[in-house]
Amino acid sequence: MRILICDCSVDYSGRLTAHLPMASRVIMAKNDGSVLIHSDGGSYKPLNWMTAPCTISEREVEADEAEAGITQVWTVKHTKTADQLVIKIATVHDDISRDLGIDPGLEKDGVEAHLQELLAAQIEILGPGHRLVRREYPTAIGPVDILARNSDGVAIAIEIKRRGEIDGVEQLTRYLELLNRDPLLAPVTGIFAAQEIKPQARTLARDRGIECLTLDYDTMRGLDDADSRLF
Amino acid sequence: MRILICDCSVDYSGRLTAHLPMASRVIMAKNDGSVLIHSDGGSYKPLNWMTAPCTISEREVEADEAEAGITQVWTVKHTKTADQLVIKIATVHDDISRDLGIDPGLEKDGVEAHLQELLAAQIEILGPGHRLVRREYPTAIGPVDILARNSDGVAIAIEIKRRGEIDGVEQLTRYLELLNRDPLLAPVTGIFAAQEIKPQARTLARDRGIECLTLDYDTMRGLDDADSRLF
DNA sequence: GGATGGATCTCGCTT
DNA sequence: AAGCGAGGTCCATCC
Repeated sequence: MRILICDCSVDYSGRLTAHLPMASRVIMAKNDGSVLIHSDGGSYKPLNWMTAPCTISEREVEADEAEAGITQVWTVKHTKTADQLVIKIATVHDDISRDLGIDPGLEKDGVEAHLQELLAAQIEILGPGHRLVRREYPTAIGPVDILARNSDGVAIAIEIKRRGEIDGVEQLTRYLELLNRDPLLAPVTGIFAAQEIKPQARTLARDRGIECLTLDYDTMRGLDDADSRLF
Repeated sequence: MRILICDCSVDYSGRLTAHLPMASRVIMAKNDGSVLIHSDGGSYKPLNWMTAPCTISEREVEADEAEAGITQVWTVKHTKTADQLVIKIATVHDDISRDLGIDPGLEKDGVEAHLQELLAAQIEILGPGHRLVRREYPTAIGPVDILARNSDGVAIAIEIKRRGEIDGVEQLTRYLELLNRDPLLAPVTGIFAAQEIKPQARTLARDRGIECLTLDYDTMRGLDDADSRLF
């Protein structure tokens, strides 16, 4: 890892072209070759960057560039595409290099995949007698998160989201349309399940006869732990 | 802007929970309060972060933490949500602060809008006798990218994407439904045009009687250049 | 390796 | 303020 705080201008060309005029910025060059250019605001997205694998080379400063105060010119080229970053550096305020080693990585908990696991394992949340047919039930336009049947044997397609918005209802509607063409399944009803369901999504779901279910992640995880403890 | 290179562990809780075990990392604290934690690999996305507006506070190091070598504990709290980041810092390798000022910003020049211009100019790509009615043809739910008529005078609504996915087909479907209510236009057929069309989107389009058209950006640009050169 | 859909998405525009 | 569309999206997962 090398970090430069410096005045620089940047030109990117590749999928689009973009230009950053000369200003004070942070250049972060990672061990894998990737380069990030950050300003003192904005979110985690850099102003400009190059993803690995790529190579950094330095070329001679031309006469007119030197006159403009430029002391270094870096060219960062992506190894596989034509993407390219040209960084022209004037004053360097700081320049530090340090080996950080390999990161042990991020441990996540509470994303959509986890909700799906939990609901599949606790399918009776939907009511007594419900049973799981399968997770990721395939259709021509992609898998439905969960297919289940209620105590009367009626098929239920469940779409799970962390945050339930209108797109999710549209998605479930498409699945239901397709699944209902299958005489072995029809009639299929739908359940839209999420930790939080936006009012618009709820309205659209109701309009289409789709039931909404709010999932309490902490409770579900608690039940799961309790189940585990029984064995 | 303050940059720390240090050994630290991080815990995020908010929309999900995530944990980073103790390791060497870069902590970037921006002027707007946002905090980024980077490792020496990966892409431009930090391992963990907090977006502005947020506040950073430091609390006392507890006895057991001190024993584990921790020298500072930062709590970064989002101002509007319950999102929170706890950073426990052990050894500090570098600690630099510098005011970068406000960035003049990025100047972009995209490819996406260009596709619409090119197709409008080369509408006969659709077949001989096709003519443009107009780009950005207005409807109650937003403008259709292109409205054209074929050699028989039949109206054609065209939705253009750089990458054609299922959402785009949905969008075009909504436009077609509305346009077909207009007796001066109906029947309106649809064309889904993109540089690349995903199989699922293609399937859904076919199912709805929408034609798919793959656009070759380089060829179209070449034709455009050739056209320009004629004048 | 390609395809697919989530994301603490971010970002910008429109209503 | 909220919704919608796009992104140099990135990214894991599944086939």
